[in-house]
Amino acid sequence: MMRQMSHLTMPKTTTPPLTRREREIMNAVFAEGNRASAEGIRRRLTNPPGDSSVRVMLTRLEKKGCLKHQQDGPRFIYSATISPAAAKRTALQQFVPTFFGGSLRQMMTALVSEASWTDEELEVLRAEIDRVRKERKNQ
Amino acid sequence: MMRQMSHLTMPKTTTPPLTRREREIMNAVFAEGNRASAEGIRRRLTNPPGDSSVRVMLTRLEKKGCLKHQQDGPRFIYSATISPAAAKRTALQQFVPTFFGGSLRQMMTALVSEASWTDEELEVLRAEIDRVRKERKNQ
DNA sequence: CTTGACATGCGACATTTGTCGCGGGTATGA
DNA sequence: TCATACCCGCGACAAATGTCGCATGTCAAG
Repeated sequence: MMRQMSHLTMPKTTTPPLTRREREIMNAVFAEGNRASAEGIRRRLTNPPGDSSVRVMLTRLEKKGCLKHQQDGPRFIYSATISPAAAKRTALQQFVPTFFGGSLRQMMTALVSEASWTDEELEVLRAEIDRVRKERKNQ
Repeated sequence: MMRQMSHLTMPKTTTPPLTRREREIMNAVFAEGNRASAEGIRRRLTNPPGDSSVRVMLTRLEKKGCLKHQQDGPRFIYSATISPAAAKRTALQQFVPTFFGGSLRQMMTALVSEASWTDEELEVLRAEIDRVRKERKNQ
């Protein structure tokens, strides 16, 4: 049929799209302080699979360039190739565009009003905002 | 920076995990005002597949309980079974727990400080917070 | 030197996802 | 009445994902 189409139209820019499990693994890595062993990761997964499975994923992630490993005594230590902070932003932006009309601001306001916050939490948040604003102003 | 917050507000049993394409479709549905035809949805997908494919997805989503359809003249009109607002929260909670230590609050504060907000945006956000707090208090 | 206790990775297999081709309905207007 | 033009969903398939079993390698205690 009319399958065929140019790949050139796809920037391939930012995010190598991860699968459910893969993302879960990345998360585990971060949770381990960006310095995790296969077993450490495995334990953090939902319905922890066998260790073999995890290692396959790990290898795939590495081939995709999301992880790197370094030998540490007897075992491998995996860590993400991008900073946790960067990863957060990336992950965020992966779905923010779809919901919330693409704007972080919309998302934030929506969250503020919808989520069930305690007064205390709101207070903390407000304080944070003020802090940032102040800092901004002093520049 | 230990992890002193134990758990947070999340049941975890709530989310039927959607795949990439499935989520994309849900988004399309919302984008169509929660009232979409198969063809309308198809056009919104990246690398729009054949119409057959879309309809399969649609059926699956329906079987999973994420969508419902209603006959409208010659065609089916699909809409999400949960409100867009609820969907947002669900989507959020799917990965918030993993990044940001599981707390929306952490995420919010992180976002506030990391993203590049304009003063105006911050102001809007702060106003929103105050509004919610006030409203809360009046109950 | 032998024996475990662990670790890594290859090859195979089970499921899930994503796509179609097609045969079958149902209006519409030539 | 008979094409035409859509629209729906049923098998079939291809590819991507996720899981294991098992062979192999290392290191340290017995």
